[in-house]
Amino acid sequence: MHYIPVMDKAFAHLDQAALQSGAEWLARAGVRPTRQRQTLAGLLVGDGRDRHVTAESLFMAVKDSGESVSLATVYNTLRAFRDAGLMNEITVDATRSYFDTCVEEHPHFFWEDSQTLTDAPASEVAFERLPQAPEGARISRVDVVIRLTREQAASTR
Amino acid sequence: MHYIPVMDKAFAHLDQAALQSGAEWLARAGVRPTRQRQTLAGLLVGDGRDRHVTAESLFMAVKDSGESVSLATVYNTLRAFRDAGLMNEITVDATRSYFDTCVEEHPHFFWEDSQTLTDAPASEVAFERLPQAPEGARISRVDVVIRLTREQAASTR
DNA sequence: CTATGTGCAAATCTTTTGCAGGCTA
DNA sequence: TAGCCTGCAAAAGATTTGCACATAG
Repeated sequence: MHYIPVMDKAFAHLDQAALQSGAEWLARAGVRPTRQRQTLAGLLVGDGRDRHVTAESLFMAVKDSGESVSLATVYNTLRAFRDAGLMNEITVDATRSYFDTCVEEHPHFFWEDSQTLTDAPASEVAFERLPQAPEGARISRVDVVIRLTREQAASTR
Repeated sequence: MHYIPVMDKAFAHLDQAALQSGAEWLARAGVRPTRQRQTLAGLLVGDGRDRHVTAESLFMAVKDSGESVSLATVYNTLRAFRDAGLMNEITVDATRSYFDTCVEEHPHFFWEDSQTLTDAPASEVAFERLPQAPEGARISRVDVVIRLTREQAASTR
């Protein structure tokens, strides 16, 4: 069995305001605003907060909101948003990709017990030094994932 | 189509010496030395060098060496080695896990063009600061992946 | 009107698993 | 011998794709 993690429990309500800010988000990136994309955008940035989702978690949020977008479209759309620079893709687990609406380079906490991803305060991470990019290459990004284990599970296991 | 990356081109030759050092590697971790595990261990650490593999790349190396280990067993064995502390698992791409025979915490370069993973010099990475683990949690590991883009592809694309 | 986007179902790929038989300690 | 391993084939998941239809600009 495979547990689907709840990424960010409180998704934006899909009201007018949410759709509006979602639409602006799309417009800013020059992404064509279809009904599906506006729905997804509204859920993702409707309340101005950044959000971490997997295709599956976003798909479920769509259903909860009463809207309808196919799973394949959710996948395609997340890729489109990533390609448009609207989202970041983070991989922590070989079987799932996480997408973050915050596109600035910043570290993440990965909670091993719940398999969820949250932001780590960017200001708290600083490199004293980083290696030079090897000859002929250039650093495109530095991913930092801080894996967390819950202390003292104290339960049956 | 899906290109299978060649991880570390020169695998150890599976000679007596390689099998020997592989066997010691297993013994040190208290892992039962079956024929398959010795074959894999010999390929992984037979020449004393650390190595990055995916299940698929290691499976092919086994075939090249003339030995035979099933793919399912390669997967199981990599997990067993990881659980025994003999290897590290690194995930960079949502569709593949990389295993590293070097178990010390150290940064990696991920070459986006060839989808390969190499070590970054650990001495070249240092954190000036890291966030405190949130209340009730403890940092189990910090993964640093430095993504590299080849400069000036200057080719047909 | 035309290029893009969407939905569906099917295809791909990677990884895991159930089970019967094998092998180490 | 007993328990852990293996191989095989099949299952399980995640993601992508082909194609016919819909729709934004």
